[in-house]
Amino acid sequence: MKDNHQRPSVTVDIVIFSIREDELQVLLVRRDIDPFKEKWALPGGFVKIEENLEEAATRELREETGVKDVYLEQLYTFGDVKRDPRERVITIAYMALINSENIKVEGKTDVSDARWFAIKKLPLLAFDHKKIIEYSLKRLMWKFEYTSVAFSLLPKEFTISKVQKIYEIVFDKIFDKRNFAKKLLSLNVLEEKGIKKDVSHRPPMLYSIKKNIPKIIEILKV
Amino acid sequence: MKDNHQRPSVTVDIVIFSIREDELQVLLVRRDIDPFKEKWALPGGFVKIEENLEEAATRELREETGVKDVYLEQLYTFGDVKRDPRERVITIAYMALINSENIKVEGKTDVSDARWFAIKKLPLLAFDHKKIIEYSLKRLMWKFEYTSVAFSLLPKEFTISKVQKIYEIVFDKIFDKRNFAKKLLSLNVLEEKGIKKDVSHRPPMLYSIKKNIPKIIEILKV
DNA sequence: TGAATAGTGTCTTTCAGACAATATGCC
DNA sequence: GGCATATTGTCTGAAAGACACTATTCA
Repeated sequence: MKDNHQRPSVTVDIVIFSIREDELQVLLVRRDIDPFKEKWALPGGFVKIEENLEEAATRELREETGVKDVYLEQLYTFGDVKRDPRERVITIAYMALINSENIKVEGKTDVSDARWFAIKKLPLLAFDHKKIIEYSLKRLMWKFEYTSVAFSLLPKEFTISKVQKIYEIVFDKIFDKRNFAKKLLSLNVLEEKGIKKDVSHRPPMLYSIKKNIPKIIEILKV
Repeated sequence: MKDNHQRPSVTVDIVIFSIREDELQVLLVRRDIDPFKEKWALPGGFVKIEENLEEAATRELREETGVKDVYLEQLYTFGDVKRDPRERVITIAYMALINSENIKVEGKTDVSDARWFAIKKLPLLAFDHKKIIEYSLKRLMWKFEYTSVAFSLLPKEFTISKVQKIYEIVFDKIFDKRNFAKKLLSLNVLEEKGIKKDVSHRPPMLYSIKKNIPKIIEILKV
């Protein structure tokens, strides 16, 4: 290999989704340096020379949210020459799905400020991060239709109506309760975990997802 | 941005698919330098510092095959620390689909040797290129199920049985002629282009694909 | 018993998939 | 007429989607 080529910088950026306040939200950090100082941006940073890409993404995720063991998926690599005004930066975008109940510390970040934003009310974003989030939302919906990633947004035990709720949030659409439950249960990926207590109405069945279910399960066609 | 980070090299590698001799084939080049000298590898090369990723992929594709205006899609980025024994190299893999009839010159390459290989009879491959090809085959099948990319492997005008043929090759499976035609025509993405001549049997209808058809059309569930 | 949510069944329509006979053009 | 491939329709079973009533717990 000839060594006379200029090397770009390489970063990872992570679109961290969670369901909070009955909305689909994304975690953003406020930049404290130029360019785009004071603007909001995706959490991310340089890939270290001795670090795999997924390790870099996992590290950034932990630094921002303190969570581990979350769903993490490589999305797409954005590398337009002018996407960073300073120098050539290629970024590998990842998507993470976390159940907000798992987040211990919200401000556990070295960046000045971190906040959750509803996907429908994003602030002005640095770089091409708007494009990255739009892309990741498409991917998220696709994944909701064809896989079981939705359960990554829920705690270990959940009710059917909680599952339906996050589908309705992600697709911004109401589903029929009977058809939804029929479809979900027919997939044979859930197991009963007993009745939920402490509710002032008919108590629902709790479910958890079985181990080792196939990746593609075609939950919902929308 | 601090400038004290080490930069990896970044390349693009392209999985170029075509249907040839009733097989799904991939174009490979033989390496004439170490490491993996004499081994076969995916066509690819460094991303230039002033070149977008897709431009780099397009350029490499043209250098190897002489074709332009082909289907090109970014697949996935492979960046394991040890995937290149010399130094850190992150590669952005692309998939290209070409209709072999369009290839003008096969040996139009600066690499010592380029050859088509059946996907089922691949030689020993350099780096992690076997993994990349396996990944791209999965993506290709996925795309065949849910989109109209299959037509990128065909000339402008084609018969229904040619379409069925490439589906059978890609999925390595025989489909029922009546059901296939029924499904394909019901999608309403084809237009008739007249009757093919010069065949010594009942002449088939030629079709072309309409402009501006939606990306997701769910051609075949396999 | 009223409020709140859980849980459940039927009917209709659509579509995938199994299956084979006839049509056309060339020799 | 024989050969080669093109073209086409029906039936069945499964699943999607429309639709509403009963059940359970607590206050």
